[in-house]
Amino acid sequence: MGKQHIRTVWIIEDSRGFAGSLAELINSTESLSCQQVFHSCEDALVCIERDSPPDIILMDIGLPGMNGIEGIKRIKALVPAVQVIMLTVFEDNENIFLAIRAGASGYLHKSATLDSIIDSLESILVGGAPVNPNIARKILAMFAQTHETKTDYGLSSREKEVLQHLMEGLSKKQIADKLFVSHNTIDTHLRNIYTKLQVNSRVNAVTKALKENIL
Amino acid sequence: MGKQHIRTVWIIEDSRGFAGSLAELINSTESLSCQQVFHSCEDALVCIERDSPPDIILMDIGLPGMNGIEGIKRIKALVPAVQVIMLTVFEDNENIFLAIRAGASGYLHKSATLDSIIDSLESILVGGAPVNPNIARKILAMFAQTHETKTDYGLSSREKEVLQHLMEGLSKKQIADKLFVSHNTIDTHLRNIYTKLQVNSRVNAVTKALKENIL
DNA sequence: CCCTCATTCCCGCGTTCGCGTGATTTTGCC
DNA sequence: GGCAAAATCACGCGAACGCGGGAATGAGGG
Repeated sequence: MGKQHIRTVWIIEDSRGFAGSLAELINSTESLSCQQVFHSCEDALVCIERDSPPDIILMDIGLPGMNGIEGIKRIKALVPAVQVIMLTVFEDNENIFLAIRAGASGYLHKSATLDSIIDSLESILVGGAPVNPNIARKILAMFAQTHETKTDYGLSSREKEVLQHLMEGLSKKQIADKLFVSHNTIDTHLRNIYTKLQVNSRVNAVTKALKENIL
Repeated sequence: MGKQHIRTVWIIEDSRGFAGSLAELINSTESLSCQQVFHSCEDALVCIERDSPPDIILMDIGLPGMNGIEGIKRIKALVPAVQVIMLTVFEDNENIFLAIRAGASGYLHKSATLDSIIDSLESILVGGAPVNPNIARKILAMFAQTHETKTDYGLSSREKEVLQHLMEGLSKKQIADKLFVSHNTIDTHLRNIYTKLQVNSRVNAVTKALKENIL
């Protein structure tokens, strides 16, 4: 078998002891190489433009100076291909949420064993997203919540169709033309929709439809 | 040490061989007990009302008859406390999405080793959500997408305020009264908002604001 | 000092909307 | 075959809206 391509890893972590042992372990792994350890995002950002960027970055969220969330945004803006794994002691929804939106590919708790962190690095190289189960639970909960249960207001299929076009911003006349009916018909549908959704304006109907995911 | 409380597991899986070896392994695990194996959701739903429900259900998505997505909805409706882990060969976004929204607490691929499934069962009991890394990747991507980067359209603070009230469904006059200005002023603000958001109607402005999370 | 930008206000025209009230046809179901 | 629900169409009124103009004010920066 030919030797595998060696993947490069950077660590951004202010605890020198933790960063050091992590780097050591990575370098003792055949397919991985940790060439750089930074103790702040600012340092890493300087290097990432000058040197060739790594494949993976392990980053702490609670860093002095620029925090990890802001750091990941900047790094991803410069090098979108880099995979960033967040290492954190925080498990609050806000941080998880922000990190994911900023483009994190993984989210591990600092209590993770060094071995499991190595596993995560390998997992990310094959298209996975290593996520601590407790954190995954929160992500699932957030996901289920933001796309929460759509209440059924008993809209007929035709009414849903009208509502759909309403959300696209079409006027009564435009909807009428699309559905090959008269504008009076659309008017009636609209009023029935208003009644069923218990609203009294176009905007209210649309906001309700969007927020409660009525399609 | 006192003996740990034994957690009960049900399996809903049409492949009898797979279900059997899984059940065997679960029963050979000290803290777990698999008492029931079903080959369809319908069967399980009958039992869940009659017998005492389990702590965890391992469920296939691709079942004959009622599929797993519908199954999880019904089960959660009857027994919200039960934790459901999806076992699937599907990795498409639609199924993942639906399962999460239906209340799944975990999402594993069928290629997972039996041992790792046991690990997952234990993980779920301590508040985790075992998710296959590849699937986790898709979830993260979906999450990042649905809550995508809010573009800044350069709205002034006053305009944001007007937009906010717009989303509440207030009329120009009503907004004017709330902000102690004339309706003409609101009119101007609206037109400026339309220009900045590149829309030409109330509804379009509101949908854009909601979808892109402008607050 | 001037220029820009945000904010405020005003007028008018034509269109659309919300809503009340009516009717007819089509569809599905018992 | 009959009945209820859904879908279709119609008229009219008053209000709100989109959009085109124009203009005054004040705060902040080059």
